[in-house]
Amino acid sequence: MPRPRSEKARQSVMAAMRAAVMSDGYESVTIEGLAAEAGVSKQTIYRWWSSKAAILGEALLEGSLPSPELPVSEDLAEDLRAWFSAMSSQAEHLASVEVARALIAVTATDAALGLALNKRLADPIIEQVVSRLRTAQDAGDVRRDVDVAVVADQFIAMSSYAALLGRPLDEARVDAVVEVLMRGIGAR
Amino acid sequence: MPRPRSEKARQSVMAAMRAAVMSDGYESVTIEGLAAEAGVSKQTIYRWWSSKAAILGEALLEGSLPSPELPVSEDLAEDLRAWFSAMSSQAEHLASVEVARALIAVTATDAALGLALNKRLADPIIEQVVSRLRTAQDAGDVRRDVDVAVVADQFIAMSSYAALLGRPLDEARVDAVVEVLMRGIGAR
Amino acid sequence: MPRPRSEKARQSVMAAMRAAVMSDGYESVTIEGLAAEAGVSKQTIYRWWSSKAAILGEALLEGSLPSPELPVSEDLAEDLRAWFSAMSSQAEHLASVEVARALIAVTATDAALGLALNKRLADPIIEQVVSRLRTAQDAGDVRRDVDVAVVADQFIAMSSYAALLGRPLDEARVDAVVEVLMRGIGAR
Amino acid sequence: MPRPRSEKARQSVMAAMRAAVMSDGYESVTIEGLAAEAGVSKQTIYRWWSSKAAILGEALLEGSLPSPELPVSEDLAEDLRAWFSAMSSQAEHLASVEVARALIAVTATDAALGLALNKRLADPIIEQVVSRLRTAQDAGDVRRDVDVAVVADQFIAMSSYAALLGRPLDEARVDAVVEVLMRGIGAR
DNA sequence: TGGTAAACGAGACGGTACGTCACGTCTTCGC
DNA sequence: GCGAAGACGTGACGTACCGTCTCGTTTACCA
Repeated sequence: MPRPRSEKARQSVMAAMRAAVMSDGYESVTIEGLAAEAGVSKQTIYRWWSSKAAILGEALLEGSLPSPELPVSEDLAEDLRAWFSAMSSQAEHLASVEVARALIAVTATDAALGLALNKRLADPIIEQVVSRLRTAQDAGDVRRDVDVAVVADQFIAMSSYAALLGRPLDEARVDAVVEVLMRGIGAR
Repeated sequence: MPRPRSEKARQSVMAAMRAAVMSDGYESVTIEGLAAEAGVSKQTIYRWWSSKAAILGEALLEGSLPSPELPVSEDLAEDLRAWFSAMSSQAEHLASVEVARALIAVTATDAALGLALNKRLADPIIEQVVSRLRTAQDAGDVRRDVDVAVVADQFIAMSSYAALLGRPLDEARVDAVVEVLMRGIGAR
Repeated sequence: MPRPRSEKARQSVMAAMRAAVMSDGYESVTIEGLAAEAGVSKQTIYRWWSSKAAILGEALLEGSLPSPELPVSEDLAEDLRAWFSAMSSQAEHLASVEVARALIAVTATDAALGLALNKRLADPIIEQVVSRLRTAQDAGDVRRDVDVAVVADQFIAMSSYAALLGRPLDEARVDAVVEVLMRGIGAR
Repeated sequence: MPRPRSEKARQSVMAAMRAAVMSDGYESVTIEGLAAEAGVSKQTIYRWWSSKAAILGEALLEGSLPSPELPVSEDLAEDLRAWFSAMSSQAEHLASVEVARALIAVTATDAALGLALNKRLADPIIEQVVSRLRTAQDAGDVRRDVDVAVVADQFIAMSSYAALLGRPLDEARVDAVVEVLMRGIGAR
């Protein structure tokens, strides 16, 4: 019989959080400001979310930027290069960097939530890489004894570190990273 | 002619910051609490530091943990493995993790200061790796066309990412990383 | 629609201000101390009052001590003497003196508020005197050309000055003042 | 052998205090600002004066405005009127009002010092009035049984009260006061 | 079709920390 | 030893948000 939760309010808060993070950075977002921006009362926020980090978490999961597709051609090296280059150049848009930094800030603040978020966000990417590399193993292009999950992590770690430093990887570095990893995992 | 700055006060603040970061995490450090803990007035803190981040910065630069030595034997792979393993197991001490997370938090908050700090702290490590790899290039163990700085970055990025997630690299992952990178850069 | 202002909080602040003024004097009252004493947050004080003086003002207006009644007998001189004597001996209670001194301090600090307060507090007294003297004029006991408001002011000024100096008027001085003023205004 | 106290520093502080009181009011004078204004170190101020009030006290005693002379003609009423009118119009200069208000503020804050200051400053004036009235008593213009000191106090109290309220006495009020008091004390 | 109960906006509340200001004390150095 | 310069510990200032708590008001469901 009660009135159901207002989807409109929820959306407003998500939108306000995304806007605030992109324009001012996660640290300077306040619940007070969020409520005002979203035209929502503080109580409504506290009723549905347990912390600022939780709001950002939901916003990230919901509005997750479409990460670039890892192509599947015959040339593994070129596939990885193209994909990792696309990921890195995405980071040149200011908005994406701020989102990534916000994710890092949340993780540095709240380890448990951070882990969960990273898992949810990174898993699809890791999944892609792992799957592509397994295919390559089957094709005999990657050694059987390579732990493909670790390789996926190396890509993610480089991206994360670059975002943290606000220093997106340029083409040359992208190439260097792919080159080293490809040689590191390639058969022969 | 006025009274000179009190070195004792400065030291107290550094010590209080280190203690607070290790026990409660960077975010929950307050200037107020720091001043109380250090037996120093807030004014003294504001007189000499421009922000909480700046205090942590100074504390980190000053009390930098001795990072493990990269050995120089005939076996490059083993040298790297031993060194990276030592670095990773250092991260199993809670204190180190908290310091690293604090560094990440500061970087995520104040990009400029973060960059400077990361440079100051990471440079000696990168220097070691680069120098060791150059030696190996001269010995013909590493290909001439490898960008050794990028390889150094890959080690740092993995460490940073692991610290961020509070998930230190276990022996198996350390081995996997070194294995891939060694194959990636090795001659032949 | 929001929660209405808390009358309890308002009362607490009033009470705390009155207590503090009487025990320590107006100057050494602090907002911080007032808030603590009243069990109220500083923000609540700043939300509703613009200054320390404004709080005292409200407290004075609200808790105004009942000033003595000016009797109306056939003997004007005796009426004035009795009333002015009562007023003066009220000033021998420490509390009243401190309140009067606080009023003076506020007036010396914030002229506009001071004027308003003095008006609100002195007006009923002046009113009494003026009305009594007009009655006396009608009865032919006071000359028609006397500006009775000025005479009222002379009583108030003497009281204020005595309070300022912390030197309450003794019976002899009270008599002397009334004697001079009575002769000054009396018919014949 | 010790260096004697610097008269120059003392003068600077006095001047700075007078200037500050006249331009901003006593309450907002700070030792810090006084020192800066006077080009003197705080220590020098604290060495020689015990409080802000004490500095003002010294400044007032030293730079005491010449109070108007009470003339001695054959017409007592006219003498008093001229003198009291001069005193009151002096209060129309903003500077004088601020000085008087400062004196009142100090008195309301520090009763002991205030009493001493008032005594030092008011005594010469009271002396004049008392002496003039005694002369008049001898001439038979004032009744023998009048307590002339109380009459002097009535003039001072009116002036003080008017200054406190920042409401200088206009000519009409001056006349009314003198008229009432003259009739009050006059022979016959 | 009207009652009812939860969700809503608004915002007051007791708090904590902020960064600034002035206090009064102290230490240093030059005269 | 006086005086300038100014660092120090102290504590109040006024502000910003915190998270909690009423207040009406609105709105979907159920009787």
